[in-house]
Amino acid sequence: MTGLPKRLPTISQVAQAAGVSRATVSRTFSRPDLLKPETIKRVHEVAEKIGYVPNQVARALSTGRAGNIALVVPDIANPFFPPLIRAAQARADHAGYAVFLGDSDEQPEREDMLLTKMAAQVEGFILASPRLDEERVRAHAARRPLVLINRDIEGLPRILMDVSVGIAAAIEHLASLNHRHIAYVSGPPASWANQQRQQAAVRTAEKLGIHLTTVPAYHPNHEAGRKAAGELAQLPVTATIAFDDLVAQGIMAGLADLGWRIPQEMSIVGFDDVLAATTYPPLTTVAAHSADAGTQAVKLLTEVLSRGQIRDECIIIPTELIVRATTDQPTKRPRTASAEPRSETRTESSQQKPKRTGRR
Amino acid sequence: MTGLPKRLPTISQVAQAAGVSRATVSRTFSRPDLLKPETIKRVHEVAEKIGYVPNQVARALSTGRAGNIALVVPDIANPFFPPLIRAAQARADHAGYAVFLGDSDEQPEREDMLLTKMAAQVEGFILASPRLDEERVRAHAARRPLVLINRDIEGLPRILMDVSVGIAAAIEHLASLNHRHIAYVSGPPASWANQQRQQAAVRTAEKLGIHLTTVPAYHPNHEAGRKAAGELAQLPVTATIAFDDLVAQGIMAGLADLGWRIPQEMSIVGFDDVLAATTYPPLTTVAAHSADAGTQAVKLLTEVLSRGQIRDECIIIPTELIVRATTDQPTKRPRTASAEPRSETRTESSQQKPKRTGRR
DNA sequence: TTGTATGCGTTATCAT
DNA sequence: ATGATAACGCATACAA
Repeated sequence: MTGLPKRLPTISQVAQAAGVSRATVSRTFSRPDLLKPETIKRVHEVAEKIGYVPNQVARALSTGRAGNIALVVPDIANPFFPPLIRAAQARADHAGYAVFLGDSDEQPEREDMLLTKMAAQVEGFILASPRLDEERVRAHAARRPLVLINRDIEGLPRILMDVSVGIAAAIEHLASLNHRHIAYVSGPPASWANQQRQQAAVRTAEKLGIHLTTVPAYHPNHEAGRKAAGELAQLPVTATIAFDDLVAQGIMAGLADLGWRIPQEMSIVGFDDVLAATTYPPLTTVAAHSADAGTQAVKLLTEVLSRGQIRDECIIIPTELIVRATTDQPTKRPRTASAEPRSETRTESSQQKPKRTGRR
Repeated sequence: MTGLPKRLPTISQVAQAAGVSRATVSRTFSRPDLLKPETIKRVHEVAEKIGYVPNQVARALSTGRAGNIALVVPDIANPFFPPLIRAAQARADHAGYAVFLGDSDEQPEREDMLLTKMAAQVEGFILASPRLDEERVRAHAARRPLVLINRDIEGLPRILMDVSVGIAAAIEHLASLNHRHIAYVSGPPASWANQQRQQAAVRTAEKLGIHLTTVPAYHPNHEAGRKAAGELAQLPVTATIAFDDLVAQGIMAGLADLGWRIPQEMSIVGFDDVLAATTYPPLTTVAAHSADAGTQAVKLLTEVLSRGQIRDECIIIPTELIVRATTDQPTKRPRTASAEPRSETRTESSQQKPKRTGRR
């Protein structure tokens, strides 16, 4: 039971103890090139002894530069984000910035609150998959330079995934396996990313003459996928494209609970490629390279920060289909309801060797 | 191509536009109870129009209270942490604090740097599984109230996992299945958590007369586990306890690559219970309830902050064994090297029904 | 109920 | 090479 650390040691205390002016102490930590080596040494010694470190808050107030950038994500526990965050941190570090991370818990209000509170403490924002309406995003962008990830708002610098290529490849892949009835299990309806993926799916399906049904999952996680599985089982579809890997994994678990075999009775395609090594069977999915998105976002933001100019720039990150083991030819007569007896005339599906396109 | 947002609107601009003093504007946002409702309304309108929000930096400098707490973790991408982080955020929110998250990338120096830089911007620290040496942790604790998770330093408030109970249960479970030779695949040697788990394993094994071998994995991730699998395969052991679920999963993948079947040829126990639903077969593991740790840490810190007193408090979070499908009786003659022919006299292991102790 | 004046810890501008 | 001093934007004690 001891008292609280009272107050942080200040520049004045160091100055006094070292017998120099406050300006000299300040210079020791910000512009040592202006000082005599022995002075620097003395100040450092005293500072060390007292436990002084430059106060970032005061520094920020004085200079207007906080040395931080904000990164706001909707859900840290979604495995799409950690690689993105790590990559962003690494790149920010490299540019001398610290990253303040905020988790909005998928709530627009929390996102708004976080950005408001952070405005003065950071020099710029990176908003990953923001749930906020466009107007408010623009309001925040008016305060600080802002880079978007996974959201397309004209006039703002943004990092987008080229969803259509990956989704098209996925549906073509399924079509080539003879699937004609496919379901898309959607993510949050308000999510821009979901709208993109859904649209791309609808468009490609139309072009290929494939029947596409949409099933809502609302929340992009395992549990929502699991619930969607029940609905899927009632549908006359032989393949499912999920909003993301988590939903896909949930669907696999849900169908497994119902006794379905994957891919024999249902082919599954995920999105993001964040669970590759961890599902069973290994998941066929569209890789989105989230780490690249993090790197590019920070790069773009720091450029804006140092150049003092905002370009209406849009960086597109390609997506690619990675075929693993959850997609194969459908059985002849798809089960339409769990009560229906199994088809006796199931084709021996030619075992497709899991092959990977792309890297690592 | 547009210019940068110049400067954040200040209290003075609002005051002028609203025809009141700066103090009145300040009170509008901090102590509205002192003001006439119509004044508040007018100021709010003007502030809204101008885009003014209170500057947290100036506020912090003036009051000494930043309204933030720091949470530093060694690796966001390790699934042990996201639940902890989310829980911490929720609880902090509840107490009116924002959380600044830092990822130290397992590097003590980065940890040190982050804490130093954040010192003035936060009112307290939460250090999860810190890699920093005790002396430097104490130095930071001298600046700001600090709560530790997964590290036992006397005199500092800390949240610990009662590792021994869970590990003991795991080894007893294996012993009851007739395992006599067990391996412990360790995590980072410098990690306090690893030392705890290893010690607990050694102690329990001794008590039960079981032979325990330690295999190093160095880094707590899938890849390290995968590498360790090669070494494990050379050892005359029938069961393995891994530092955490990630390492366990890596081991499973590595052994699968060598053609081993789990649990028949090797029983595996993980730690943390963060991959439960995602491994195949489902992983027997020791649940550590990381979210609880996050909640408790913030609770403890906010108590310290409001009470102004540091108690040398230590909160113990229980761990429990969750038996799933990666543990079973060993085959009679364990494979000692991959080249050795398979035993023909393998007992038909009585299929153990996966059963769960504990919740959810 | 509102205004005035001062300080928070630092950097930056002038001096010396 | 170093010192003195005025901002930076806000909260607050004190006055009115």
